[in-house]
Amino acid sequence: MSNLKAVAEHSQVSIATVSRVINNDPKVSKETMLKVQASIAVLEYKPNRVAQRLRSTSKKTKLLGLVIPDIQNPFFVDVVRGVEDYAYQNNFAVMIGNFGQDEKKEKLYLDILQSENIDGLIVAPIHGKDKGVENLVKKNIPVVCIDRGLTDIDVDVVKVDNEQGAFNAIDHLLSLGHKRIAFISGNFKIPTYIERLNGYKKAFVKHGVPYNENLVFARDTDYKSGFEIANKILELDDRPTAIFSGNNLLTLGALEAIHAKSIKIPEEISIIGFDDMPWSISLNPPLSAVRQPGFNMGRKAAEMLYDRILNPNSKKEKVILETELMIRKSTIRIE
Amino acid sequence: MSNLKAVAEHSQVSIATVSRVINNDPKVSKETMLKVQASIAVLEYKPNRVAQRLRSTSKKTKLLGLVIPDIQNPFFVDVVRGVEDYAYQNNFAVMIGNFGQDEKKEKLYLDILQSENIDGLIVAPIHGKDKGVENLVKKNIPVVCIDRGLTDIDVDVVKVDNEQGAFNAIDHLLSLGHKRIAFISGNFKIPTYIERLNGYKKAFVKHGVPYNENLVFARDTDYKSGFEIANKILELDDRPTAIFSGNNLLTLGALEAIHAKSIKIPEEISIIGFDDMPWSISLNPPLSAVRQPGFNMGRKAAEMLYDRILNPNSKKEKVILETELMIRKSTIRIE
DNA sequence: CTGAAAGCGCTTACAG
DNA sequence: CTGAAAGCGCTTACAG
Repeated sequence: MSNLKAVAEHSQVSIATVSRVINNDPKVSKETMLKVQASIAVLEYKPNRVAQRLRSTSKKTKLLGLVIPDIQNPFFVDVVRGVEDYAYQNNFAVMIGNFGQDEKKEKLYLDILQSENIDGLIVAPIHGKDKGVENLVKKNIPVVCIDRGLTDIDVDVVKVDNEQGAFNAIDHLLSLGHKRIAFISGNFKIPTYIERLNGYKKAFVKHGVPYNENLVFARDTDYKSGFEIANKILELDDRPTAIFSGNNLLTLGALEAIHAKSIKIPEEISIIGFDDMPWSISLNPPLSAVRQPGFNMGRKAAEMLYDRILNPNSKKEKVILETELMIRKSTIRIE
Repeated sequence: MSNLKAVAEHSQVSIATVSRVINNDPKVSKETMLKVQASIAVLEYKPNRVAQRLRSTSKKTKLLGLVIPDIQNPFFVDVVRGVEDYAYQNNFAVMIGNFGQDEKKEKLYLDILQSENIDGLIVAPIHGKDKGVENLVKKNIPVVCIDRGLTDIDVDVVKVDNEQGAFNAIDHLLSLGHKRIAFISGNFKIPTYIERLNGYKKAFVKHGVPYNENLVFARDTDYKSGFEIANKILELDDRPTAIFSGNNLLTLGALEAIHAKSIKIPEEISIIGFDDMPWSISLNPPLSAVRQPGFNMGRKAAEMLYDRILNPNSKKEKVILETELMIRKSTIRIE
């Protein structure tokens, strides 16, 4: 790889001048600029981003960190795509860490990204009291949280109206006559699931149906958890007539459990999921779901991070996006 | 962030010594080492990876590039997880670029990653004659190709036996009595799809059924393409009795098209996909598919890349993994 | 076993 | 408008 020095020699100027050309310093004379640009083209020179990052104090924002809980979840894939879309348009690079619900792994990625001198971080904290993320915020590293915020500290966050989304789903089910509605939730340490639980409860209040906490099951947020909890639910003496599953993977796991027992959806049990998927229509049966705008969430987070980098001291922002209830064929009226 | 200098002052040694401690240089005396380690702990010192990368000549392999065609495809998500799994265990960071089938975007990511001084690259080239990737190989940057190789140049590659996988799928269909079997393929510039086409043809030869090239449709590798091609197929005068779809996303798109027309699978049309998905059993109906070991492919590629970094001149390796035919409910015998 | 010094490839005051 | 020089945070011969 050619470097500044090679370009400088080729165009007979100092490396300082070449650097200025690269950085579009208006003080460089037109003539010099053209000469240097020609050399850059000839030598196929590309600035070394590592050296730039090490040296630069001005926020040129060349590298973003993105830390997510589970890349197997299509929702987070959408978020990644949204972040990446913005990054691509603005010539950032993105370094991704997927911690798979593992707190130690999250910590490691947070450390690595700091050591990589990222200009800012987009993260879905493993839980509401995530010390690792808190520390970054305290160190004044630009951070935007997605999907969930931090409970003890003020931070930029972009998420969805989880309470309303869950409310809509349960309201739909209760309107259809369901009363025993199981909730397969993720861990309640994650604020998202607390909010979804609140929406769940609120719907029961609205319909005057007593809320039964024995029907709320919270564990991990993965496929396996959905499968196993659904199995437990299906074996309950007084089997619920409907299931509300807390995320994509839980839904898919629950579906597998239901199908494995040859229980008919929606005739024998209704199910509605939080998170829609592009292929929901091709599931058996087409799945009713609460859709979250994952791509937009990612894009918005990247924008906010950019603002935060530019204005480190402006007021923190909370952006709440809307969900949309997609009614398909997995829920049915009962008597 | 504290730096070498701070640690050196704190423990009353030179920065060279601190550096040696960090790098486990055996020449450092036990006593000094302990003293320095204590300071590192007190100051919570973490080496700056950017400076290390800029300076270091020895291959400490701290940063891998990973460039994939489509992160929406669950197969590539598995690959990412595999790579990441190995990277995590070995304390690498991974910088991911998702080029979404866009050649310009792929080029940009390749440039960025080079500018980031990656120690090596794992990539699924956009097509067999990918000049960008070829250039990296020629520059002697360690590269491992996944899913598909390069046609004009010798390079490490780990992929699946595509021909055999496709053969197995079509052989299954032909054995079931199907003769008109449409193939929804990705672009034939991608070697993978050429190989799958070969397997497709071979099965016809084995069964003595004439191969009909009008039933082979190749375009993009995304959901939309699968949807649109399937629509075209379903409107054919002499409609095929079976569809073989070339990847996950094409399958999902085709399923949506079939369901939108309320055509019954498998009674009215059979379908089998290349690539399995964790939730295949929950599709309508449970999908028959050719399973590829995406996670293992990613892990193996990371391992091979590591070897390549250590031994830049050893012989290039081709690793061919096996596929597995998963027969579920989307294919049926016909007469 | 340890330190002083050079240097990786840049950027940026400072001087002219 | 341009150049010489310092320095970002490290590593690594070289010398002792």
